[in-house]
Amino acid sequence: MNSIPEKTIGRLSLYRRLLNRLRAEDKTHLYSYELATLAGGTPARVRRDLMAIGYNGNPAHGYEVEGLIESLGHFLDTPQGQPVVLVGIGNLGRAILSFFTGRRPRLYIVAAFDSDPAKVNRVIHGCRCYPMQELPETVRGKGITVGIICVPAGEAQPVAEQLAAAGVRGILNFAPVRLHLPGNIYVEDMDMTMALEKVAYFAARKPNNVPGK
Amino acid sequence: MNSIPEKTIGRLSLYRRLLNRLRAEDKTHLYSYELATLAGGTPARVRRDLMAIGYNGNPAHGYEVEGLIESLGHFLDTPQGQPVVLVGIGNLGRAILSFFTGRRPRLYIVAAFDSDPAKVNRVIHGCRCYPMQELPETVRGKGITVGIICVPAGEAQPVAEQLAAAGVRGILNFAPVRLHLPGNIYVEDMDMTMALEKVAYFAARKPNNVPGK
DNA sequence: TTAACATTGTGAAATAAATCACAACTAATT
DNA sequence: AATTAGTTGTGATTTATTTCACAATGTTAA
Ligand SMILES: NC(=O)c1ccc[n+]([C@@H]2O[C@H](COP(=O)([O-])OP(=O)(O)OC[C@H]3O[C@@H](n4cnc5c(N)ncnc54)[C@H](O)[C@@H]3O)[C@@H](O)[C@H]2O)c1
Ligand SMILES: NC(=O)c1ccc[n+]([C@@H]2O[C@H](COP(=O)([O-])OP(=O)(O)OC[C@H]3O[C@@H](n4cnc5c(N)ncnc54)[C@H](O)[C@@H]3O)[C@@H](O)[C@H]2O)c1
Repeated sequence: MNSIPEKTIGRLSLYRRLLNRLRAEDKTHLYSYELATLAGGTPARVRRDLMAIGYNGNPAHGYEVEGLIESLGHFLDTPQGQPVVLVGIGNLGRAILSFFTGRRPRLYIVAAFDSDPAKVNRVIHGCRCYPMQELPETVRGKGITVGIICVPAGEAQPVAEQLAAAGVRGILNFAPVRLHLPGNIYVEDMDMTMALEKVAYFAARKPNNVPGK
Repeated sequence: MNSIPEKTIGRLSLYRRLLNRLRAEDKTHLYSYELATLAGGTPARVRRDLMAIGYNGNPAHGYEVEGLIESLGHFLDTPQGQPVVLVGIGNLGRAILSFFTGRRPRLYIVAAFDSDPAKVNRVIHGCRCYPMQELPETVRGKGITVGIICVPAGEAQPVAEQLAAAGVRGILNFAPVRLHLPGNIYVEDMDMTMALEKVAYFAARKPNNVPGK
């Protein structure tokens, strides 16, 4: 069976963001090559990606911005929205709170947790912060499915297990370690150290060694 | 010709980090399956990755931790080290400064820049901060090849062009836009919004739709 | 109405990456 | 010295993803 490539999911989310910006500029239609330029890619890949959501363009005007956004929403979002929790209110955790809290309607951080008593029971960047003890009841009580981990590397595995035990189904992990969880929990690693070393590697080699992406 | 897969580069950096931790625990040898468990992957992939650096293990004892670390360093690092600049001392920029400044010997942030006069001419998390005007001479003067972009989305393209013009060869980009630069400049995007939406997507689907990674 | 044009949707081909599977090897044991 | 056990290195294969390339299509203009 032909299922949707994992990378396509990420790009669909990117397309939607770009389209929302275009809509705000009153653009009503666009071609695959325009979206490809904005998203960084080829027109063929854009068309292939859009096949996944079953939205059809038109050879004369391309894709209708409004309809495509709606179609992407239908594909990517759940009707009831998806609240998110964050664990670890340190330097990075606070930056992320400032960015994601109260921004998107369907994907927003509803609570943050930390083991340090000095950091909890207050509001940071508009987000309520609680001690770790309250994590299970919050996650279970609100039916939260997504967690963000911003704790030190050594704490990431136990925190991930607590999240999984509480019912979270997907984790965005900023700690530079690989998590070992049951296979039905989706983990996406944001390993900045790895990314920076990769950049440094290619920055130091000759142009012909630099992949086009 | 068989060149090294791009993903292998990132994993080699991860292997090194894991090995450094093992060395600190006085482990002298390990097998591919052990490294695979730590890094999250298969033993075959670990062995295939290590083929790239030409370090040979031994069927009886596996890989020698010390020698492998050295070999990885030889492959990944440049002899002279690679200083890094960061642009955009906002919420995220400061978090990254706190994490990367003065940490690794070969890859460290030596200067940060911002267009806001209120944020410059001081030291944040141990890193000196300068106004944007001084970026070209700093980058050129110190032969800096790597830049990190932490400015708002709308400013990322012009900032990227300034970095490229000053001589930077690789960019780690945290702004949620795709940069358009000459093909000899390597760009790695850290798009947290995309990552979070991907997690949310898979968290909301059934287990059998969750890729194993 | 018809021809010209640029784009879509997609089967087929190409490329990239992961995995399989096994001969070759090393050290420990008999 | 021969045997066993368990791992490495890698050719071959499989799977994932991207790109090619072209018939089908909607629109515009003659
Ligand atoms: N700061 C960055 O830019 C950056 C960059 C790359 C990676 N990271 C990674 O992100 C993670 C967080 O980094 P940071 O700079 O914010 O660290 P930090 O030390 O500033 O913050 C960590 C927070 O986690 C809390 N914590 C510790 N153990 C906990 C536990 N068991 N349960 C709940 N909370 C706990 C601490 O109280 C603290 O508030 C680390 O794993 C780090 O490696 C951070
Ligand atoms: N904060 C996060 O956790 C987070 C998460 C995802 C993405 N991002 C992205 O990272 C980037 C930075 O986010 P932030 O939260 O730190 O924003 P911020 O507004 O806190 O900081 C942006 C900084 O960039 C500086 N700046 C603006 N224009 C500039 C220019 N032309 N040259 C130099 N400096 C300039 C500003 O003075 C400010 O200090 C944004 O693109 C954002 O979308 C941030």
